[in-house]
Amino acid sequence: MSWTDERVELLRKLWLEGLSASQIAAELADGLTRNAVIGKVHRLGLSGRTKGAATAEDEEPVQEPEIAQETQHSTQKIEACAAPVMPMVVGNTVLAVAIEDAPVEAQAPVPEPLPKMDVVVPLSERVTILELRESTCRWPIGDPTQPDFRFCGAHKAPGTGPYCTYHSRIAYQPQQDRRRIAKMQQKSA
DNA sequence: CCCTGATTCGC
DNA sequence: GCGAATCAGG
Repeated sequence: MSWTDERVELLRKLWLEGLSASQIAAELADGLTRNAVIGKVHRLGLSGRTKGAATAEDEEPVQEPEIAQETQHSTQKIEACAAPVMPMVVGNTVLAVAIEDAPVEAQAPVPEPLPKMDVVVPLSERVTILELRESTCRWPIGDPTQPDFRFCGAHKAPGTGPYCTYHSRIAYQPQQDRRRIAKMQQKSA
């Protein structure tokens, strides 16, 4: 795809909002890289982005109160979690299956040493969509419409696509693994 | 090592 | 015009 007016407009907006090039690249999707974004930003003459640079002389010495900043953050996170999640579900059969499974896996409160087979990702290790990195597992955990929706977040192993070793294994053998998980749950129940 | 934007240059 | 590769830096 190329730089349509729409995409350029979105790029301009997000850039001026202060999103990083890689964040914008992810937002525009389509395999766009941050390099592409940065290149475009330069060609558009948008580089050198600074807060209120236009009226640079009288800078804003007053910092936003911390509380206000936190509120802002929360709002951003909620929006970010709600919106971009759906395409992942629609565009990928594996993900759709995963989301069906995720709530079941997530509710298993396994406190003891996990068998490697278990798909329980500790709450503290899970990440929001904003915390996803190129190198982290994108396996969804929970209900995408809920605020506590998270991704696995584990470090990706080489050759596992968007997922970590364990999740990619399941992703590539969904039928087999779902049966196996069902058995394990029967046993433990 | 993670990340950031800036720059170059072949396409 | 585009963006991968590279650079310089936090």
